[in-house]
Amino acid sequence: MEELNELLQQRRKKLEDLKTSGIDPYPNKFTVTASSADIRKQYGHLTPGSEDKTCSLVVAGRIMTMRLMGKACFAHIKDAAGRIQIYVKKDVIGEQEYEVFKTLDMGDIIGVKGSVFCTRTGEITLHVDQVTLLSKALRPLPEKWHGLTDIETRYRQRYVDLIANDEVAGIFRLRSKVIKTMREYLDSRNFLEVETPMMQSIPGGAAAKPFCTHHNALDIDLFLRIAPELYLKRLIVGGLERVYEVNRNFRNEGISTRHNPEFTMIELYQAYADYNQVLELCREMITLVVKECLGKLETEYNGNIIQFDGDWKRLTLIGAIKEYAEVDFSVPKTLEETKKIASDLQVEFDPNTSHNKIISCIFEQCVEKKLIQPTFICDYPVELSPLAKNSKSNPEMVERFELFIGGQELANAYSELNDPIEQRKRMEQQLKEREKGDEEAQLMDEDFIRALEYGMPPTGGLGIGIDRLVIILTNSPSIRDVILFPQMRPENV
RNA sequence: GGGCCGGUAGCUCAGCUGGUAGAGCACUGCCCUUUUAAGGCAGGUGUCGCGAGUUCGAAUCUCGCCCGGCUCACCA
Repeated sequence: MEELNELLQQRRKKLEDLKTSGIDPYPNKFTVTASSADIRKQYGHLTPGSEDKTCSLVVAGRIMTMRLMGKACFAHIKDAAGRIQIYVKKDVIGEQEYEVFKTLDMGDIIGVKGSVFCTRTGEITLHVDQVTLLSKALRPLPEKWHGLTDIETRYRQRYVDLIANDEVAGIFRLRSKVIKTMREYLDSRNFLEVETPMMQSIPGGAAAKPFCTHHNALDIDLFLRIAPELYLKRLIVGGLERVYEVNRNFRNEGISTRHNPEFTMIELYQAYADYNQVLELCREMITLVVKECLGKLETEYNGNIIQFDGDWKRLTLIGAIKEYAEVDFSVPKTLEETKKIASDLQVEFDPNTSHNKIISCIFEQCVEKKLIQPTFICDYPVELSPLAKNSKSNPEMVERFELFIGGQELANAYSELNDPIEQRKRMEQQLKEREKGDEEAQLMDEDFIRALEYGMPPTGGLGIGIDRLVIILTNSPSIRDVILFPQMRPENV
């Protein structure tokens, strides 16, 4: 327990005084009949100076400001819907009640009953005839004018951030609406929402380092999932045909403005579809989300106006490199030539790596950040996509696309590999990569192969990074601004 | 993990060519019945992130550590 400073001691003293005078500072329940927004909306017609004495409404919220003027007081209280001004007069609520009211602090949560009037300056205000303390606050609120700006405190004590900075709740309401809209879209198209294991004995479905944990009763190591992909595809084998999961993924990697160790994706799989149909679904769903959440099809992100209407640009991986890095890989190159090109472009790469991986490095370092408007990049080398199906026209390539917006990868999709023998070969190849030192190469999952052996229909799959989509829609500088409790080093409280 | 920047009152910040800590808001007391960053008068704020060192003297200079931000690397 920390030593209490003067401000905290004062609040505790007030708490004791309230108890002594028979007032319960933490009552069990309170019946509210209106929200701040209800009142502002319902009585918005009142003209300055006029009052509707016939109504009697009950609102509850946190005291955010107080302007005490002797025998009367204006204050603002904040509820989930916003803020509303209240006006408390001694001769209306009674002398004793007013004495108690005067001792209340900013941050206390109160319930108030009264009628509605409009002040001289035109603000809809509740004319209070009864005040009930609902929760005594023992800590002072951040300053009313600057609010809470310290980034560390905002992330560590999100509750204070939400109290002090009104716009923060809006980001998380929007985030919720993004997911809700996606659910509605998919549900209406006969997708089934499912839940698959968070703890997996073989972490698969992505190239990433997992978190490890241990199950005591089974005495086995388990891994927090890096992706639900292999489980969702087992469900396609099982005949569910259209499934999706709003999924938390865990990756034991660096933390940055674009990376949190746990992050949210939506993954969906549609039987009898290929990546072209999934591309159309992806575009349609994101367009709907943007429209529902922003009310328009454009938004400013990081200094650029991003347009979501119309057709989205579609390039091949090689085509995009040609357009943005001005290197043409459509004519075959030797490994040495490729390395030379990468070096000339000042692209960093592992000197022992392959042709395709260097191409991928060139794309990531020279092209990705230039893809501001929604752009689909299609057709990736097999080597980089161990779970995707080969292109019929070019077996070296797979039917895969990634979506880029605002210079970031937002979605990844492919025609799912459903040939169990080919899948086994690919996983064996991944194991070799792993032996060569690639910690992120995928593992053999015998049960997944067995599932494919029962027969998986041709299937298109898609994953969309929810956090990144919300970053773009809210023009947030960091992923931590769109995750309520981003990962931080523990503090000593 | 590397580089750069930061941590001073509850909050937002100033003080940093070394001389023993300040403002606004918040808080306490008094006045004030349509204010809205309400106003007026009076008052107390503190391990200056932590620990060493240099010095007569350190918030200030040096070193180490902790926490955070940005950025690079890894990645979605």
